[in-house]
Amino acid sequence: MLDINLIRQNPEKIKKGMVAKNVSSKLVDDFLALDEGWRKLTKEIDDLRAEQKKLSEVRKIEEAKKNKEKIKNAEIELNETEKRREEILRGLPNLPFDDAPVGKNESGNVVLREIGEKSKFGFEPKDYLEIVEKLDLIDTERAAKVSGSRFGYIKGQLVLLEFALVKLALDTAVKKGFIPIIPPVIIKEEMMRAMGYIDSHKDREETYFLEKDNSYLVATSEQSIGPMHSGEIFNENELPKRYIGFSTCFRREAGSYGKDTKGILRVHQFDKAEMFSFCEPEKSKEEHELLLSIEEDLMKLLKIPYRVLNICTGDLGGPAAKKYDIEAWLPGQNGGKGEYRETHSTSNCTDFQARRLNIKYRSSVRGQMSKVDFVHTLNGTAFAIGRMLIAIIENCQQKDGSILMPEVLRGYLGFKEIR
RNA sequence: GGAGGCGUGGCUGAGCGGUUUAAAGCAGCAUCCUGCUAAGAUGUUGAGGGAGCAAUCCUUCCGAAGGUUCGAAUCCUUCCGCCUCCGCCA
Repeated sequence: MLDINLIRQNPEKIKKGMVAKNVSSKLVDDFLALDEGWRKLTKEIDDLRAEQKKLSEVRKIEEAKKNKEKIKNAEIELNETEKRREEILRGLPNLPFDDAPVGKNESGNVVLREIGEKSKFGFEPKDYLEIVEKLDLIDTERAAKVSGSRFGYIKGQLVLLEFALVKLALDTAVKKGFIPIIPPVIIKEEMMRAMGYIDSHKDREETYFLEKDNSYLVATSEQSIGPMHSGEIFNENELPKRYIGFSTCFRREAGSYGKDTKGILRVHQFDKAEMFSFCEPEKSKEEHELLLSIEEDLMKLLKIPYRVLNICTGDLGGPAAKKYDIEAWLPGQNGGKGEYRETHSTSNCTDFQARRLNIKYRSSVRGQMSKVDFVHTLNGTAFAIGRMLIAIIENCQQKDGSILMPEVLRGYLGFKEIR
């Protein structure tokens, strides 16, 4: 949710941001008109209520009865206005930062750097699907029989690889002060809404909804970790509050028919280690860079080539002011020519989520009044397991069809190759 | 799933239809006192919205949303959360 005062004070700036995010600037005008009406009505009702109190104190019951009717009518009008005002406000996405490149869609994303040397295989690298089939590591056929398309059984040593990756992510983040956490994967509608993920019907179709419980399955643990501290006020010295969560993620992938239909690149269910930070507003840019640097460190530890993208305004999504994606190099894709595919993403959501979740912090400057303000929230992938498995399989494949495990994982694994 | 109980400020806790603009205590902060510390004294300490150049004023908030009433923390309805006992269960 955007800051109402900011919209009032600087509508042109907001409009510019909305347009960059592919949202009509007319909504801002609509909001301002409704807001003005709302303020008028609020004043009216405040005065009527003050009157009502006075009448009530001196037991002027008849007059109070009449006054009560006036209040009721005004309240009906206020509620109407408030509802429409809220609706528009909730629909407005977060403002992008100035250093998010302006662009309509993913073609506007900017490559910041490419890191790591793409392996020279000395043979034509295979698609991971071909490799896992020979080694019997993933079974999507039986998963389709049991669960439908876009599911998979992960088997054998690949399972151990998953847990090794999780352990590496946890250890790395814990060293930086992140608190490990396993969050609930079912969350209430209001929390999903507050995180900025179900504003439109389209969004709702992307998520699994449990009708009986009026709850959602999380698409990322961010949705469950963010609301943890809703309604709370942090002390300054508790920030930054950093979590590294591990959970299964559920996505309906309703809008991606026909895309990546084979294998486990795009599935309804996968596990993910996810970082989440609550921090002071002035420090969120720095925090964002920290999250990105941890993501990059993890990729470097595994020695997987990747590139970093600065996501453009049109591709940011609602809550983010700025977003970096990491795309891992997958040498077996594209018929052995290789391609980059997204494995990580980190967003600075500034106070957009905190505002709806009502998460604040108190800074106590000595001798001065303590200030209470919204925190900033950020999230970043540590490892999205399915896609990391793919990245490791394709980058570490050997001529004989075996997979040589990254050195950093061998201590966790107890073996050095899958064959 | 069955039965009962409970949600009040940073915390503890009174209030259960009208001086509650929420008592009291604790903790916090500021100042004073003191050689230092402790103790003590005094004052102060929430959030949202609106009006005003401002001092300030009005209003909302006692788990949430509705309702009853001239008047609700207090009564009613629904929901959410927590606790106790029973049942079931990894």
